[in-house]
Amino acid sequence: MAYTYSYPHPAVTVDIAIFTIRDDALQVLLIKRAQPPYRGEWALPGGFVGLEESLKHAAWRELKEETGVNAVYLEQLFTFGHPQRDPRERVISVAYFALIPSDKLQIKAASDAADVGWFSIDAIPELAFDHKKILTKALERVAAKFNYSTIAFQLMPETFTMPQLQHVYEVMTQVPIDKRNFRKRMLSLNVIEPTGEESRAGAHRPAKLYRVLDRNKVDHIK
Amino acid sequence: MAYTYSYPHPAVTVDIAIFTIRDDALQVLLIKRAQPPYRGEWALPGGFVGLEESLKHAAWRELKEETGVNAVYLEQLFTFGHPQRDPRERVISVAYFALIPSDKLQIKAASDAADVGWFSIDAIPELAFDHKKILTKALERVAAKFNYSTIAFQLMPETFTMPQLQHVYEVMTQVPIDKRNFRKRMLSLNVIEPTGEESRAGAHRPAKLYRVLDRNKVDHIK
DNA sequence: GCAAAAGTGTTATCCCTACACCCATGA
DNA sequence: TCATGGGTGTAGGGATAACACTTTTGC
Repeated sequence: MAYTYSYPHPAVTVDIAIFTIRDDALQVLLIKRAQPPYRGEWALPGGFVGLEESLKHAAWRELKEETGVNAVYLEQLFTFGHPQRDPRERVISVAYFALIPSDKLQIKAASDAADVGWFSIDAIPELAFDHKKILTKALERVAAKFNYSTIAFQLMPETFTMPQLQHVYEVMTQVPIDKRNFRKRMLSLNVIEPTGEESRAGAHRPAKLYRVLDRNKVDHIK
Repeated sequence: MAYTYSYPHPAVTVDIAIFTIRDDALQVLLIKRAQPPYRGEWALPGGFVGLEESLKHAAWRELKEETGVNAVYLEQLFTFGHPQRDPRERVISVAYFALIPSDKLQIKAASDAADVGWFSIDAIPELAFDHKKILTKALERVAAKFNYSTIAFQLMPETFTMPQLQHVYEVMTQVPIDKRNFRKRMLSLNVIEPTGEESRAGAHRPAKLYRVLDRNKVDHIK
């Protein structure tokens, strides 16, 4: 089977930086490449775009293949097209990033741990292709969005405590926050409500649990 | 001459929304298509990405072909890849936008006015392909950036007055601004300086001229 | 009872907004 | 001299930032 064109065509892929919070750290899903090029090296999950599917559909498909998850936040990041970014042929990659709540993680990523794994963003190995650049840009974008949107809640589980939420903010933006001011700021957004439950988690006062009002909405604030 | 691949490849184009301020209005450059599909309709300038050139290079090339300009602000906008966005074959378009200072406009766009033209953004004709969507997204991005960056100065000529600058802001963001507050805000950015010259332009007090300190720098503010 | 983390209010500061009159020019 | 648009300062309000002690639990 061969496909012929009257002028040269590049290949087009999607690559996805999939983030979650695990063990109090921001982590990204990486895959160990089974085929050359860069065989044995870690890379962002991705693959070729089908001729009949949209870019977002391709991204969803890859995301689901790797994580089993579907209802998560997915956003187009940037398109990388340096002529030599893939040694095989000209490959243009449309990069996406996804945010997955910690409690939606499926076993998939853990099951065959040899070739799929979560990596804390301050312990990223060498990456294949230009995936380091993609990851860096994704982190920049997400961190920036924390400051002017309610994107952070896309990383939170069904119920969560205020200190947990604050921790996510601090991990992502790398700046410590005053907990009283943080609490006021979050509550004034009107996107979360207390569940009435509490989380008892050790030798200290229990924390009140909150829940997101509308999981599918990401507001632009200010 | 034919190019053969073992699996199907899409075509990849760049399309550019080129903005400038002309006649006190925000305008975009459009091209009347000489070939089908959409022959005779207006479209954003664009073209196929060469196999050996980067995406940005392709955008620069198209930009220069149409405007003769090279030193302007150019930013990747979004990649559009709906499977049916082009009736010929699968075409994925990496969209860019460019901002050109009004005094850098070359004669090119005016010379053969039949097939190239500047259109005020509130008088855009029907556009070919999904170019309306691209243009809308470009306008959203630029307007948003006006509020958190110094991107506005990319539209200003070598020297300009404060009322001119304010007008650009008002045209772009669609909100009237108090001129005293505006002046303070602009000066506090520390990116412009008075030239010492004045602009005499009618039966009224002359306006002081300003110049951008570093034309190539676009700051992220706040 | 003690260590550990959660919860809670008030004050000061800064930034943004609102607002009105005089000035320089060309006709 | 008059019409036109350019230039200038201050005061109030709202949002943000700084800051310390009490509460609840498990061991």
